[in-house]
Amino acid sequence: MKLRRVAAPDFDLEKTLNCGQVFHWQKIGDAYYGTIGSLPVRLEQDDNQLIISAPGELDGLKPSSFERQGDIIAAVRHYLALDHPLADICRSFPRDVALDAAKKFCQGLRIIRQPRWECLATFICSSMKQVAHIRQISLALRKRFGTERMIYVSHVYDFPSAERLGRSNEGELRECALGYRAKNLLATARRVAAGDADLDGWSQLPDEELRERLCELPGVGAKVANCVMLFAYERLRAFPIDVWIERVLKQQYFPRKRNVTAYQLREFCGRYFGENGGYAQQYLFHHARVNRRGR
DNA sequence: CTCCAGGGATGAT
DNA sequence: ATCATCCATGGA
Repeated sequence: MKLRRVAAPDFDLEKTLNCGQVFHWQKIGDAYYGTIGSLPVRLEQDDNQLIISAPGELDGLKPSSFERQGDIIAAVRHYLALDHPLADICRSFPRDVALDAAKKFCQGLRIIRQPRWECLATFICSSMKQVAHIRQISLALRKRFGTERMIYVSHVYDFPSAERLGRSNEGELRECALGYRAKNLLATARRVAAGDADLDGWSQLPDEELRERLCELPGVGAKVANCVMLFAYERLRAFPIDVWIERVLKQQYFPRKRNVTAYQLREFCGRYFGENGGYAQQYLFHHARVNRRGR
């Protein structure tokens, strides 16, 4: 096990892992335990430094993209998007009171780069669920179908491949508390495993086409598609609209107007928030959720 | 168009 | 302790 320290300015580990974009990191003491792809990692923040613990020479791990990269630090920095120019991104936002407050509150929160299948599968499970439930489902799927790994004395599990989940059945998935989402996850897993849905190839598509492809998958609607675009395809314009952000938008940008349609909201978000709208969305979302008001 | 499905955490009483 | 509410896709 090797311990590494890297500079991480303008970064907030706790906000980044707890803002509702990713659901499997487990906090023990001051540290977060989880996996980046198949790599088990322990992360801890010490002011402007990030302490990374991971298996020294990837002992016991099968070959992975990280091993070929040969650099765990690079993998972590990439996953956590430590290269995103947050100051520039914030400067690209329109100025208004809601967004100014949200960006101040969310200093250092980064939109991370998640593995595509893991992100897609998790967000299919997220529909009609709250964060606590999604965490339970993610953990249940990992424990049942994923590979167990050790990081110090903690057990972590990587996310099962589409092939593995495709070989399961609806009953097994329902036992992981998926409810009616089991059927959708299974069908999508099989399409991905069969190569019918080429998640990696789709990264070349422009936003609109990517959204269309994603929405053709069972269990994927506009909200889930936008989450996957933002969190797994680095489409920083994508603006997922859920109940939280809908409340914020109506309150802040359509004050005491009734009957605001979904179309009006979508049109406004695409126009108003700009090239980094997804970041603006995440900041508004996290700020509203942590300071639960307006209900 | 409306209604409903799974289900555990959360908050109100 | 009990009870209502949260939640966003797809099919009837």
